[in-house]
Parts: sequence; C-alpha cells; structure tokens
Amino acid sequence: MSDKPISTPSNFIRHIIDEDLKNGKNGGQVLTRFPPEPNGYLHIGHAKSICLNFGVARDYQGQCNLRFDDTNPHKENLEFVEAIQADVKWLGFDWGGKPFYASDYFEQLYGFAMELIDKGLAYICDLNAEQTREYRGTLTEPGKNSPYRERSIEENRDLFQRMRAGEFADGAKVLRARIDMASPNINLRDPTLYRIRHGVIHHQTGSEWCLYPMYDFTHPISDALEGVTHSLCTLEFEDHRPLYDWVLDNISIPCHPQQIEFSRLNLQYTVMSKRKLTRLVEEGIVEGWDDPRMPTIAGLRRRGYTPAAIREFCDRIGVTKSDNSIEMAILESCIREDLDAHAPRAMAVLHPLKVVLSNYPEDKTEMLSAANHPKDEAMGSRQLPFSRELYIDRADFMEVAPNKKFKRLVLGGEVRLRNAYVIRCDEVIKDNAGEPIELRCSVDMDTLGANPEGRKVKGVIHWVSAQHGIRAELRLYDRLFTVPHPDSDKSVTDFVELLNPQALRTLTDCILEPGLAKAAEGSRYQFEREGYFCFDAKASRADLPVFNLVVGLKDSWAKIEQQD
RNA sequence: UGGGGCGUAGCCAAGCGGUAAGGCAACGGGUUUUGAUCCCGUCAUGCCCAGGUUCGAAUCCUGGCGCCCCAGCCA
Repeated sequence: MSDKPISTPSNFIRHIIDEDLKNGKNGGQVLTRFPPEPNGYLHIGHAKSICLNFGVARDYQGQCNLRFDDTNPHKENLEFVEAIQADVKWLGFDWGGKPFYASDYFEQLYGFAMELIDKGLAYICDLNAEQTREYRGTLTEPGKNSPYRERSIEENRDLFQRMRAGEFADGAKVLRARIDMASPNINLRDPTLYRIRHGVIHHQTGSEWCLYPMYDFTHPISDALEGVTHSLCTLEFEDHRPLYDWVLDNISIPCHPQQIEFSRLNLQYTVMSKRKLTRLVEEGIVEGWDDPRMPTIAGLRRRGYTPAAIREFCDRIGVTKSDNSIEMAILESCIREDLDAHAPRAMAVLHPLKVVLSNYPEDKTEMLSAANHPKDEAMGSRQLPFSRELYIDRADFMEVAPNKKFKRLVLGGEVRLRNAYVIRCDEVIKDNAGEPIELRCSVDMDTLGANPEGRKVKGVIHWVSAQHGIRAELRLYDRLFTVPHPDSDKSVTDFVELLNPQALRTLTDCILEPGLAKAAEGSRYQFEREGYFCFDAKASRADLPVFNLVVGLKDSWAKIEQQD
C-alpha cells in the first residue's frame, strides 16, 4: 500500500477548490485546518477529516493548520492535547511546527466582541440559562427579545469589562449577539458569545481568564486570523454557517474563509460519539482510549492497524454530503491489503493439540527453511526447528471427516505440515470425555519440498515444534457491538447493553514459533491460516508475550461449514 | 404547511443533457505447500416516486414521499 501510486481522490470539495483556483480566489492559495477540541482522543471519524484537510492541503501545495478548539476548559486537558498530536503525526501528517490554539486568540476575540458591542450588535444579558431557553422559542415558534436587549452601548461595555474582571458569578451574565429572535434559524436567535467560568484552570491560559468565548464566535475568527481559505466541517454545522458569516461580516477583519460541510463517518458496529466513547473509558468498560476494541486512532494503532490502511480507508469511503453507514468490511479489506503485502508470515497454534511422530528420532532436531513471504523474496526466510513432538491446532484434526470438502487431518489420513513433511495420523489418544489429547502420526521423510509418490495430499496445516515453541497469549477481537447501529437502536435504553461480550476473547495457551520471542513493539505478522497479529508490548510480560488480532484471514471454509 | 441537508446496487461512490465508472460485499471458475493471496467471470433496461420539457433526462422543471440535523451559558 505504501508502494501504491498516490491517487488523488475526487470529491465535491475538491471541485469547489478547483473552481476557486480557476477564478483566482484567495490569491491561488489553499489553507485548511483541522480543529479538534481536546476533550477526548481522536477516532476514525476524525481520521476522515484529517485525511480530507491535510490531503487537500498537500495536493494543492497549501497548508493545513492543527488548531485546538480549546474554549471549554471544563472538559479539556493536556493529555488529550498531546494524544491528538501523536495521533495526527502517526497518521502521517505534518502541520509544520507548532500547533495553533483558539486560546491564543482570546485577547483578540475579546477585542472583536467589544467591537460588536460598540456597533450595537452584542449585549450583556442577565437571563439565566433556563430563562434564555424560554425566550428562545421553539422550532415552530419565534422567540422573544430579552429584556436586556436594549441596554446602552456604554452599559454593555462597562458590564463586559467587569465580567472579564471577575465581578460576576458563573451564569450571572452572558454576552449575546444581537441578531433576530424571530429567525427561523435558531442559531441566529441572539446566540451566546461569551460565558463566565470561574475556577477552572485552562490547560493553556491557566487562570488568566474567567470569560470564555463560544464556538460560534471563536471558530470563524480563528479561521480568519489564520488566513484559512476553506473551512471544512461536518454537516451539523450547516445551520451555523449564517452565524459564521455574520460574525465575520460584522467585525473588522480582512479575511472571510468559506465554510463547506460534509457528512460525518458512520461506521457499523461501533460508536463515534465522544460522549459514548468517554463513558466506555471512564466506566472501565474498556481498558482505556487505546483499547484495541475502540474505534479511536490509538485503539486502532494498538490493534495493529497501519496509518496507510486508515488513509486508504478514508480514500475509499469518499467525501459527500449524504448520510452513510460504512461496513466494517471496507476497513478490514484495507488492512488486509496492506498486511498481506507487508507482514512477514509466521506459524502460531491457537488451540494446541499434541502430535507425536512415532517414526521420527527422539533426540533429533532439524532446521527447516521457510520463506517469510510467499511472493516477496526480499523478505527473506527463517529457520524453523522440527522435532518428534509438535503442536497442531485442534480445529485441524477430526477423527472422521465431517464432509467431502474437509481436507485437514483425519484418522488414517494424510496432511501436509506447512514448510515441512507430509504426515499420516495412525492413532488418536483421548481423554475421559472423549476429546482427542494426542495424535500418533508417522512422517513421510521423502516429502520435504516434494510431493509424495502416487497420491495427492491436498490439505496443509500449520504446526510448531513442542520442544521449541514459546507460549503466548493471543487476544482475539471482534466488533464492539452486536448491532450495526448502536447509536440509533431503540430496543434498549442504554447503549452499553448492546456491547458484544465476545468483542475480546483471550487465549492464554497458544504456542508460537520460537522466532516470535523477539518481536518488536507494534510489529505485525501473518500467523498463517489464522490472521494478522500485532505484538502488544504494553500488555506483554517477560514470560508471556501478547499478540492482538488485527483482522482474521478471509475464511471461505467457515462459509462452507456454516452451510452444513 | 419552522429552518437546513440528503435520496444512484446489500454498503460506499462516480456521474454535471448524449444513453449508469470504480471499490467493498456476494456468487461462479482457475492457480496455490496458507480453505489466504493472485487471476478470470457474474452482479442497476435502470438512478426515491409521479408527472412534464427535450430527438434524448440519474442530470432540467413541477408536485409528492422518505431519511438526517437544529430549541447548550457543548463543539
């Protein structure tokens, strides 16, 4: 995937930019921004926005600013600020130097607010939150003017200065835009511009301010101050665009970015709302923001996803204004494509079943050469120890074949050991419950790198030498929820009831080929015939390495099994 | 009968008046020491519905229908 030629996606936003460039708008410049609020970790939905904003900037020789929209210190903190930068960087994007902060503009914002006051376009309102709501009206009824709407400019100036000076309690007063309480667009019914917040330490400005600007006021001005040309955001802000434009039209600022909205990502079988993700973390339902079950960038990274796969995903899903519901299969296809090309192969036995080769010498160990990749010789090969006692997977043996399509090992039958010999099962040893616990097999020593004489052996199974294999824990992941749309599911009152109890299955007695003992942090392998796995250094112990399942291999046998 | 937005295959998505790209999924078949990969093939007489304009409409017009978003001193 990283060696795939770069294809530039086409979408309606790029069409608009093409048109703007053609018309000489913005002096031929393109400047975008990615403006996360540092109140949580980034998720795959943010990745869509990141790829869009940084991708556009890259393809038009422009620039994309990383800007923290940090106007609500109550919910924000430094951990999130740092995690967000790490994630954007990991995804492969660069914002050239220092990130921007909306809080860098607090002083200028205050000045622009004063300008609105001076123009009679903003006023101090003493209504409390509940009263404000009542005065706002409803979706179908107009609101009514606040009794404080006609305060004099002088009084408004004075009050606003005193608000900044800390003379008033939280909620006692707000600064409001003076627009139109009867507007059919509720965002224009004298929206709040500033609120008072005492006693919170802002991660950037400390306790310098007790006055914090609202998004609708901060965002357009921050964009304009940075010289943003195209301000890309999600569809729910479409109703806010008239307000975005109103702010810039009514203050003395030379730049007026164009806001363009696109639809947010909806990925099936997971949730994207930060409120819900935060809850999963805070209630300990998952192990943290980087839990491999989470749709966060940190979670996907720990799971074993690559930046290239996530970028490819964002290219494949496109950018439009239509509602969407993306199937997990697309994400999975992207990571399989990348890992199939780039992950070295290895053998791992998930559910060990002992095999004793009765005609193989007890004290013998031979080293067999195995290619690290079936199609990429440059990836080299490794030596695998082979000895009298091996482990194979329980699923690869059945005493009697369940159907004619079963081509693994059966009693009296033959199978190829991957990268090694053909063996025949002569005897099954079972426990009291009748479960096979050991197989006695004979090995055909003429079948190393050669087909046996006069017969066809179709099945190939993986194995690990019992004496040399290392024990490991494998964590098998599945979708986080049991339903495709946990956000809109009406069958439960609380979405956590829809969590998939099988989203994590831990196997603690797996046996890996010995070379895997020196896996590097975050390194990915294909465990042949099973799936792609990623070494989890954070979860591993010295005596028990842990690997996370990134995604399973496509499994046409599972389909056949289901049909029977 | 408040405002805004969106309807092209199971899921995404091109298409911009000239006769429905592509991807994912699915389904056949071939190769294979991974039931993987890879390769070949199939998959919308039709674009939410109904009218209209036009030689010609997914694209233009009219009228319906459906879905999403908005009543934080969150973003």
